[in-house]
Amino acid sequence: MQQILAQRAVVGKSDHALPAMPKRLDEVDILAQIAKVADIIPGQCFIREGDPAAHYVLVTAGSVRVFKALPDGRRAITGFAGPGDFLGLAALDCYATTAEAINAVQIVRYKRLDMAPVLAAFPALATLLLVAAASELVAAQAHMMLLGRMNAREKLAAFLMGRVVARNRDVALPLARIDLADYLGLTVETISRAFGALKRDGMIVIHNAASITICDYLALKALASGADPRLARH
Amino acid sequence: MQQILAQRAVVGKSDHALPAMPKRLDEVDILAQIAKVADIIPGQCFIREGDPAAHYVLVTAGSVRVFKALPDGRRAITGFAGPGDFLGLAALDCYATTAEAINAVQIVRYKRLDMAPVLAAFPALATLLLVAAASELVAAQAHMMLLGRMNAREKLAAFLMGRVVARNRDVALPLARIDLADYLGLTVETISRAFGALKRDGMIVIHNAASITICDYLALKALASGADPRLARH
DNA sequence: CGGAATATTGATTATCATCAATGACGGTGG
DNA sequence: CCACCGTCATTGATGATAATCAATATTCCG
Repeated sequence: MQQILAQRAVVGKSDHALPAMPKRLDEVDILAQIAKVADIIPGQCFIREGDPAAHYVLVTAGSVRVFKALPDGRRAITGFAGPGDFLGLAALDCYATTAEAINAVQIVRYKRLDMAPVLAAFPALATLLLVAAASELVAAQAHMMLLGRMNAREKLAAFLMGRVVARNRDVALPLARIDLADYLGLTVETISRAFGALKRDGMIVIHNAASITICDYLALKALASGADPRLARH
Repeated sequence: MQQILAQRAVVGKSDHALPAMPKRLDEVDILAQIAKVADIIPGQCFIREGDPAAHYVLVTAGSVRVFKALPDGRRAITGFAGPGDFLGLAALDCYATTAEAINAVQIVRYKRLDMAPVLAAFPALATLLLVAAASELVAAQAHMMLLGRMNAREKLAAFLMGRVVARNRDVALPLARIDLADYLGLTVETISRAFGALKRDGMIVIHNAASITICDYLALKALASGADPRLARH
């Protein structure tokens, strides 16, 4: 479904130079009309907390970090986004978060104001957005549990488990420690020490800062699921 | 809009005994058909984390606490709901949270499976659900910042500011300390001490466990918005 | 009034943050 | 190609905050 939207967006882009004289609007045309593709360079921020929420944004390439910041600089990363993820769902009048490109990113913007007729003409789109929002909510709630009730080791274990793809025990960590810290509500030093602890306990092997391997999958899973905080002690 | 839905639900209930032989379905009939009203007694849990997500639930009366729990009993309250709030949005296959009545609660259940034709027939409903989900997401993200990056005093100040209604500086706290603790990611003892600290600093007056008055609104607001963690110190 | 549940206060400990220093990595230029 | 420098990650020492354990006080209800 995301692919369809992205496709439309591309169509929209190539149509961009055509005369703005629509014959008859079907879903494709509507979507194309309100879509605009953009390339974002690494580090650039393309959604800003507090700005009027003018667009929905679909990420089509690259990785994005989504965060909130306090006036004194403290930062909380609320999530990461990649190809197929929607941004701007968490917005009423204004965006509630900032979105920043981690690497080279491509996005498609859909004007929010113009969405109403599209939702009417293309009901499946409403369901799609609703499912996307529901997914984000589920993730957010799991993350609240993590932030509020788990200790450093459990947080890291949960994060690592969440990054396991298909029984493969090699886990890639394509993000800086500071991002991981702001995501887990810790400091980089505590992240380092938690990695060290998991290593000492034989749960993981650390190849380098960006790559580890899970040794004791079950123990890590137990830790991550919060079986008992005492299991998480030194 | 919530009122409309609730109304339909009531209609649905009174139609419940009628022959299941629809002449022609308009929005009202559709909504009525899939709605079911229920009364929930205090303490009862009416949505259970992990159960198949069969319904959307609209709260029409009373207060609800929404939470996740870990196997060892740790609990994180992700939010509270009252009249007009939707529950069950944060669900894909299964509910991600448990919902429990704090006091006498009335709800209306809408079968999820039957929603697709309704969304098609009644596009405004899709927008309504999307806005509800967006609101929850915004709240969830603010809460992640609170849980991950604020200290006890700031958390409490933020909570109190969030409960201020219309310039009235008397704040009601119709919830137990344990619920407040599980909501803010603290213990009841720390909650007590944070209340004491705000009181000592002349920001609030504590009448009893369920009612306080804000004295220094600006200072409390500064604290709540995270101007500087050093302001939050002893 | 009495007893249970809830809230506060106190003493101590555990965890994580902070400050500081060292070590590893990556890119650049000689 | 390798030395150099800046950034990032790790490790160590210390301190602050919140958790835990324990005792007392208060509130809520029957």
